[in-house]
Amino acid sequence: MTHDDKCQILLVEDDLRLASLIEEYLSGQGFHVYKETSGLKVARLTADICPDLIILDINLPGKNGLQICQDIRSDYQGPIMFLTARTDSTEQIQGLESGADDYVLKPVEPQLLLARINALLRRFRADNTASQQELMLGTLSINLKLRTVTRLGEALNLSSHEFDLLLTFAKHSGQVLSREYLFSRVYSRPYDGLDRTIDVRISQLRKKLGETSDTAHCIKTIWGRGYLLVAEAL
Amino acid sequence: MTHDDKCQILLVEDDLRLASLIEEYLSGQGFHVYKETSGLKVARLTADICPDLIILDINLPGKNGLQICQDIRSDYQGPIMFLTARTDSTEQIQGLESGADDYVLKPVEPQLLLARINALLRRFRADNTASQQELMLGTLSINLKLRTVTRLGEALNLSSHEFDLLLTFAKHSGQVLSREYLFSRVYSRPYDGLDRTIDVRISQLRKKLGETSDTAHCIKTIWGRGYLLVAEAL
DNA sequence: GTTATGGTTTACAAATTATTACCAAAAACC
DNA sequence: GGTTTTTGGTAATAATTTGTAAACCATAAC
Repeated sequence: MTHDDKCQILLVEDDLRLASLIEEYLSGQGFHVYKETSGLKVARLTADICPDLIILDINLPGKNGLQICQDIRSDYQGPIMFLTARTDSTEQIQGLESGADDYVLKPVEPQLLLARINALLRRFRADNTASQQELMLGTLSINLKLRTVTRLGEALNLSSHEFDLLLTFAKHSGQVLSREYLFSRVYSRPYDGLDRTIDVRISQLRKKLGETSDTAHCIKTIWGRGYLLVAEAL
Repeated sequence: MTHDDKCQILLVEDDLRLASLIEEYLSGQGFHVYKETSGLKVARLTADICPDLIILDINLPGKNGLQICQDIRSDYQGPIMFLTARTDSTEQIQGLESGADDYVLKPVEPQLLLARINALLRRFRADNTASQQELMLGTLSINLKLRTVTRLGEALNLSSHEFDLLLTFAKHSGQVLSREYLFSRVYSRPYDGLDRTIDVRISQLRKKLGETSDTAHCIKTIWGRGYLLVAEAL
């Protein structure tokens, strides 16, 4: 989230003290909070400010929160969260079925509320800004979508495991990675401690990355610990 | 659709009694539930069956649920829900921050669990397929009703299975799909593990999509895992 | 120096995948 | 109904990728 593009949250809550507490906390976390106490103007407000998230109480003067949720769902596709003291599970089910994405019980710790808000926003944003999928690693350019690697425009023909290995290094640039970890990344199963297959793959990868026994290895061996890819040496 | 439309849920839970209870209830609600007790095979299973939702316990033999969640997040974009008896709010926050979409406490009423599952699935489906009859995939345009595919206006003459295959890729854009999954989508029955018919169909499809052995394949082979269609390479 | 441990590489076997060919089944056509 | 055409499944074969073992090299401890 950029600073000039604060996330906007519409908070519909008739308890003024609670609303202020939440606003204060969320403001400190970089959100812009619109407070609204009555249920009657929510639809209008939603249309006007297009919030990134709506937090709804259920007990509201003027209009029931469940009703509001149903009403605005057809026009508002963003995430809606109920925040209410009503612990009745039937009502929780109703809330979720009326189109809400989450139902949080009061009282709630601010950190937990934030975590749930972020989970919703993350999911909602996920599809819109999904594709920034080019990793740079020294002179190499790794395309995560295409699963291809090019060096200065020229394609490297890596096998599936070689690619996974390189990708793992790229994701942990500058870190020493153990065989256990590398193995689990490539094979999605634990390392048995004997298998030397990672060594062999590393060897192949070094060859394809243009290493010779003379030149300085860009995949360094850290004795007794694992391997380290030095992007600068690529 | 040619296959059964059942929603597939991967349930990772070491308490066998509870797992069976949940499975029984969800099966009655029209879901297909895969049960898994150990945390070690989750990544592999996820890749194989491409579930529509994953329910994770945190206390698991072999591997911690939080760790699993983090590990599979890069490969699995679908909704993940924690279902656990741990009421510690710090852990709930950790769970949500590790990429999960919901965190539900045991014991939970079945109806409430269902409501939360549906809320997640509803949101996820809404984000992806806007119930359109025309799917775009790179330069291809797939008409679901007519079951036709055109590339820049020009019709591709695909057979029925070839179309189903392509459609499956289109619905899971950017995901590696296992033979198991592709087979089950095309044939509505489980894969016996030997059949090489998917390979042959893939080969045909590649030819019809205009691939040659020289050009970069738009259907990539991910060794030991399956196939990946790269829309950008179409 | 020597020794033990860990790492590298090569070569080859095994497993996986690609492609072609061929026949059976289904559909389309007469 | 019978014939042609298309499609699908299986098997055979080729190509590729991966696993394993073994021989060789490097490092650390002594």
